[in-house]
Amino acid sequence: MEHFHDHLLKGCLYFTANQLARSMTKLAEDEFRITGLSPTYAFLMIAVNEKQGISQKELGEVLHITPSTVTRFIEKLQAKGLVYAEQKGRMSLIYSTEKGKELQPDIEKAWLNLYDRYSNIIGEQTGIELTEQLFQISNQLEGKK
Amino acid sequence: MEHFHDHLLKGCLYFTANQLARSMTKLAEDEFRITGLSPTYAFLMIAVNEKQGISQKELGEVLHITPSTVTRFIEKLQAKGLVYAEQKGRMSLIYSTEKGKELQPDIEKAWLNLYDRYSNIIGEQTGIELTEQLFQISNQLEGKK
DNA sequence: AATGATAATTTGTATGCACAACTAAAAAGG
DNA sequence: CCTTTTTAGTTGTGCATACAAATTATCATT
Repeated sequence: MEHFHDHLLKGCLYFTANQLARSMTKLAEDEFRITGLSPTYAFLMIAVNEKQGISQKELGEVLHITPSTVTRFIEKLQAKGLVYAEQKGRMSLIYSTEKGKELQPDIEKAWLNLYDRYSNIIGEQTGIELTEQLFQISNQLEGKK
Repeated sequence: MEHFHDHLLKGCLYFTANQLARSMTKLAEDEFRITGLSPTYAFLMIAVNEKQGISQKELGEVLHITPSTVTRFIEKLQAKGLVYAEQKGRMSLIYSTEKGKELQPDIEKAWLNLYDRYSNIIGEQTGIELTEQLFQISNQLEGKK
């Protein structure tokens, strides 16, 4: 027998979106463990490794996190000796250290492992399409085009 | 020009799933504000209102949150006078108070408003299908079925 | 009944974010 | 140039959640 709350939950995009995010986060944390970083930090490293001197604002835009979160993340990565900042006027430009650069292959490896892992479960094509769709939909929800 | 990190992010289900969850959470928090609760608490109330004396374990299963989180949520709802617990052996059975029951219509209203809001943006049919798909996929990812 | 295993909950602690208020720097307008 | 506005970043704080370890209660076996 199915209850009201089952309908309500299964039928609620807020709920299912969060559920998916939590399962994916678990997988991702698991795979990124080899890098010593949690996934979002790893993505941040990728962005910095690719664009030395990237501003925090840009980082926030790329990763879709708020400025304050960027500040906090950079602090931690700095403490781990993976990045450093150079003040340029009111901007803070972020560069990766040697140690940070050396991490890149591991990060890419972890990313691939994660990709394979969920692709194996849900099917690669499904994964690709879903990813694309979620990207678009969350942009729509945020009023971007 | 598109960078490596753009590909990587747009092409990563971990990333897009979290992004979607964050946008949806923002909408949901906004709509559920009228209830004085944040969305997950509101869902918890729904579950308790429907099944008086539900166990915490069951609540966790329904809402897909861990036991410790259930404990914490119940504490807060208790502090607000919306639920109370009765110890039955090693279980803690949860009931809603009068005040908790009175909240139900507001919660349902909020839920409907949320539904309408995202349906308007992404299309009702899209929303329904996506919700269903996310539900299935996160279950797959968690190895259920 | 005593003993060990299992199950439900709690507690301590930590993490990933967000928002609001603040500071400092730069740009714009007179 | 000086004042106002805008922009980039920081800080304080708070919330939703998780995990691991501890607790308590039941169950199963001897």
